[in-house]
Amino acid sequence: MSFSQEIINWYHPNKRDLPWRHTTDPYIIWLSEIILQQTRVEQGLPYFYRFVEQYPNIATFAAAEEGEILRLWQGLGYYSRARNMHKAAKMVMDNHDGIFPTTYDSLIKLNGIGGYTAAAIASFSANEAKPVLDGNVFRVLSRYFGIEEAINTPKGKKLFYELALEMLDKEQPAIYNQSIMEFGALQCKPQNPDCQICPLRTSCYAKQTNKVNSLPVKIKGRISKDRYFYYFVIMDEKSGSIAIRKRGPKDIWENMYEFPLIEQAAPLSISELKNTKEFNELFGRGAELHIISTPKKHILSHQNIYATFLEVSKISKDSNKKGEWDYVLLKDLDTLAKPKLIFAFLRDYNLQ
DNA sequence: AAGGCGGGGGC
DNA sequence: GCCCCAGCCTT
Repeated sequence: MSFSQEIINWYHPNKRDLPWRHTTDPYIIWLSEIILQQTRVEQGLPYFYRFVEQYPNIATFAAAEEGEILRLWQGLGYYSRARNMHKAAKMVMDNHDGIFPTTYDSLIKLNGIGGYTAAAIASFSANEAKPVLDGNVFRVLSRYFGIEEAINTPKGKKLFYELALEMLDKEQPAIYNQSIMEFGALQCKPQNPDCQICPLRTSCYAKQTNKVNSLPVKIKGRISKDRYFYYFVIMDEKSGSIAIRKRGPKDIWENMYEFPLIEQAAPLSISELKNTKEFNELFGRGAELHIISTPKKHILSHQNIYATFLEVSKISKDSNKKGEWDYVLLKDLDTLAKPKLIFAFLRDYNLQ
């Protein structure tokens, strides 16, 4: 039996019952695919339900505010996905009369939809014969066929795409694409796959040559950078407000909310912090500082953030001349999209 | 071609 | 600590 037929035969009795597999609505499939980019099914599932509930169709999604979408995305990470979805939704309303496209060539023009997602939506919603190429497919193909070319180089991607296209079952692309991804997720797992029960074990190159643990080949990632964030919690007791700022572009957490901060490339003591030019410009010489929490390490895939939260009081009257922050009512804080580091702090210290 | 972008989970 | 996860965008 062919590789493709084996994969499909494995799928039917082993597949998970996932909600986006019960529809061919390209909008719903789009929601699920964007949510699942670089995200495990278990992590994305609750978000999928919330988004379908809140925005049952493309029109409601496009009509929402970006901040509201970001707030619903809060905690899921890679927030450019949420911002790009909003742009894509508006493009569907403006350029496609509100009808979500189902062809690969139309889909790939939308913000946040690349080669994988366009192939996924086109095949799942309209059975277009385009192969999906995600982490699962790279792994399955490299192991089964013994491809030692690195998967994260342009040369490797081209090679794997050609193989993926060759293996695609053109008569049933939707089922085949689902099958190979599910096979990668459940059977041909990254670590400790149970090859003893694999239906492809006798013809798998990696299994037969004992290379399961060395395939696929991937060029190593970069080292993480350390960043030191000193967050200032500034309460206005009279109004029940707290100081908040919105993060800008070209850095993490774009358009999300946090406290006013001073960032350093190396750790500082509290007295050193008070003597920085930045502190003086923000709050004036007379301001007082009290530590709320010792440095908390927040790990992202490419940087380590050491965040210290400090209470500031007795700030000078003419502080915030540059408009570094705004005051928001504590009761309204929940409606703003905040990174995990911030909303976890608010929760832990009962400020929300 | 390479770097940037979250957060969680497995080992 | 390192790797991976239904990747995409920018430079």
